Amino acid sequence: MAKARDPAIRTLLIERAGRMLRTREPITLRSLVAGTGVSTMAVYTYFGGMDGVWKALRQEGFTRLAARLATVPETADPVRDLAALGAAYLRNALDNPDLYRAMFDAGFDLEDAGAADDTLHRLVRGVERAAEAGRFRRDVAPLDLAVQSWAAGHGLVSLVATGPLPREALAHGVPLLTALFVSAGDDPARCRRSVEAGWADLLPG
Amino acid sequence: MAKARDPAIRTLLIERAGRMLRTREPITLRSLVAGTGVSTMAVYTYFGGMDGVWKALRQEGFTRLAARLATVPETADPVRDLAALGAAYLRNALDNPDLYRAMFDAGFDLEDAGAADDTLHRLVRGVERAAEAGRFRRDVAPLDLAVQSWAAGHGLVSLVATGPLPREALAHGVPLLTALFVSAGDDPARCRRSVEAGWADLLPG
DNA sequence: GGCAAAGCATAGCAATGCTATGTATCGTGG
DNA sequence: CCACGATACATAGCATTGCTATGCTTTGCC
Repeated sequence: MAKARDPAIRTLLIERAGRMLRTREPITLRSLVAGTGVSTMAVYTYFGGMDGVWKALRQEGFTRLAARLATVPETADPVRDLAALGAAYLRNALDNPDLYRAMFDAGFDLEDAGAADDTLHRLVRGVERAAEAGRFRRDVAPLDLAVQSWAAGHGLVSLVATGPLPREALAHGVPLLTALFVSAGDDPARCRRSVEAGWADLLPG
Repeated sequence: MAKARDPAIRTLLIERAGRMLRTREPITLRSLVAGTGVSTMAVYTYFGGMDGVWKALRQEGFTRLAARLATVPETADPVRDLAALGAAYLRNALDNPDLYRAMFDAGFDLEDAGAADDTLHRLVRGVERAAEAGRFRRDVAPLDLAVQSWAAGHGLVSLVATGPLPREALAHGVPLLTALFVSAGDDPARCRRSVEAGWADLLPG
């Protein structure tokens, strides 16, 4: 009953936009379609305008973040894994700084909330694992501790990636997370070792 | 030897830009000077372009933040004062959300670092006061704890102001700061009371 | 008092996102 | 099988953006 739209065009434009974001080329309506053979109208057909492109980029960013967090293994030390989740979060933000800015700084849409929830859920699961392993007190609400860890990590990486703090300031993440996990009941010395282990591969770079 | 420029025009434009930012009107070259009688060229004479206007707005934001932090009194409970500094920081960000975004999300210039340093310095002083009062261990570096508190507060208010967290999530600031200050050596129960006292007037609103 | 340097006003430029209009193309109902 | 209608697509154009070029005006020093 009508001309069908080609899904390949949509993914092509999203991937191209992601590449341009990484290359720090300005993403404009015309520069996005330049050289691809598709016309400017395709952006309106498939995304409804440039806002739709940015929204798609945000979802792409959350997908990539979720994939990154999924690579964090579950070891015998759940607090270490929790710290590793935080480290993966920071590394993802530092590897895709402009995408990270697009995700949080630009207009955060309500439709993005679902994708952000996935991120949070992984943290909640990590806290629950640590609680089940007896590392945290029984009365700590996993969601609360997860939100607090998220806020701490997000603030740190924001101040480093697009703010005034130098990259070495990332090291503050260790005492930050340690303080949080200790406040949840973990043994201070043991917690410190766990967090440092989870952050081991982030700090040198 | 030349026509002198009128400083009043500069402050007029800055104040007008600040008003437009609060009113959420888009700040464009032409909308900024519309109705003021000054021509578009004045923006280039006094700011060198729109980038200069945004830079001036950032400095204005830091000035306002510093003024806000200066209103926090120094009581007999330095940990309470420290928490009150954090509360004032958050309240300032929530009262001027767009200005706050302009300060951190947009291109943070190296010239803004000085203004940001002032903010940090106030935190450092607060930590030093608490340390001198014996609330913190001797071996805590005031700068480190200040940076960590800053990151936690910044992350929390960012996720609330322009992110996915609801406003009630601000309450997480209390356990966050408490965890940090306890990790610095403060007594847990006493610290909790101090932080809650410092945040008292932030949480209801 | 005249001259040079700077402020200022107007007009115009390229680039932006978006829309209007016409054409091509596909899926479906008869 | 084919014609119709809906939708994708292409081109051109619009208003707006930041910025610059070009004169004109004003101001202050020799």
